[in-house]
Amino acid sequence: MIQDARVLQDEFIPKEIGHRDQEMNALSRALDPATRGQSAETTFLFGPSGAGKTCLARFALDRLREAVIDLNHQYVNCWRDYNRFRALYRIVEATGPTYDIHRQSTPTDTLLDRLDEYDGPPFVVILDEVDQLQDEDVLYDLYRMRGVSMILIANQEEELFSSLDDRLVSRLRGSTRIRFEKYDLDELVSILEDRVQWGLTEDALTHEQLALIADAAAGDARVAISILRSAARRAEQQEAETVDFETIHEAIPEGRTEVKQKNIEQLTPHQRTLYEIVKEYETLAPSDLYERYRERVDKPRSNRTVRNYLSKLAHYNLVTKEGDGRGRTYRLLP
DNA sequence: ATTCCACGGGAAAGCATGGACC
DNA sequence: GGTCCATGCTTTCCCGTGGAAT
Repeated sequence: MIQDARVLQDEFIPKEIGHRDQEMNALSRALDPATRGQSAETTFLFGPSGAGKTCLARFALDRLREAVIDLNHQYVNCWRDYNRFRALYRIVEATGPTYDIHRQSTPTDTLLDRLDEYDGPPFVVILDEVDQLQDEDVLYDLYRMRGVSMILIANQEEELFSSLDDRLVSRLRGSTRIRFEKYDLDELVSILEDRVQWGLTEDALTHEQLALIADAAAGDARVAISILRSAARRAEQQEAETVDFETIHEAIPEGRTEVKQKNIEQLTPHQRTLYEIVKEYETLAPSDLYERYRERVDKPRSNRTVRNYLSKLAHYNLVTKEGDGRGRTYRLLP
C-alpha cells in the first residue's frame, strides 16, 4: 500500500504547493535580491503550527536554488539548537568543513570568526521556531553578517517581539512579515489527497476518510499528515489493500500524540520521573511535586534544577503551568 | 505590614572533551 | 601515552521580585 514513505515524512517538500500563492509570492519577492547576488530581505513567517510556514520556506529556497547557481543555505531548528553555540555551529556547517570544530572545547568566537570570514555566495538561513531560541544574540550575530539573510519562523508575532531586545526589534522593523492562517477543511483534504497520490496506492483512502482525518487535525497539516502516516502504517501491517474507518479512528490519537511521544523519549530519567508524577496526580502544587520527586528518585536533584526540568517539560508541551505565584499548579497537557 | 512561596536570572562549581605540549 | 589547559554544558547556590496568605 505504501509506495513512497518519504512523502509521508515531516521533512518532505512537495514539488508544488497549493493554497499558499500569496504567501509564496511575498516570500519570493523578499528572496529576489539573491538572484542578483545580493542579500535577501529579512523575512518573518508567522502563523499557527501546521499552517505550512516551514514547508513554504524550504520550498521557496529550493526554487531559488534552481534559479541561482551560487547560493548557500542552511535550515536551523532553534527548538533543537536552542543556544548561541549550537545555532551558530549549524550555520557554520553550511559554510564548509567543520572537522576542526567540536561541540565542546571550541570557543564561540571561533564560530563567529568563521562567519566573519565568509566570503561566498548569498547565504540564506532559515531559523525555524525562532521564539524558542534562548539566546537572541544569534540574531545580532547574523544580522551584522555580510551576505547572510534570514527567514525567521515563529507562531506568535507579538509574543516574539515582546521577548526580544528593543534594539533588535527596531533593527528588524523594516523586515517583511508574512502571516499564515490555519488551513480550512477543504485545503487540508486536498493536501492529503496529494500525499495519497504521491505516496500510496490509488484509492487507498476515500474522500470521506480523508475528510475525517482533516477534521480531526483541526487545521494543522502536520497533524493531518501524521494521522495519515499512522493509518497507512497500521493498514500496511495488517497487509490491507485499503484503509478502513476503524484504522483511522485508531490512528487519530496516535497521530496527534506522535510528536509528544518522541519528546518523552528524549527526556533524562529524572525528567521522565517528573513527567510520570504529574501524569499520575493530574494536577499538583510545586512543593508537593518536588516532595513526590524526592521520594521516588535515588539521588534527587536540587529544587532549582527541578524547576529547570519543569521548564523543559513545558517547553516540550508535555506539562503546563497553571496560575501564577502561590496558586501555581502543574498539569499534564492532553 | 509582614511572612511565605515560587519563579527565574546570574555566578560559580563540577564534568566531559579535545588540543597542545612534553 | 600522560598532563594540563580551555571550553561549553549541567547543576547548584544565591538572591531579587512579586503575588498570596497571615
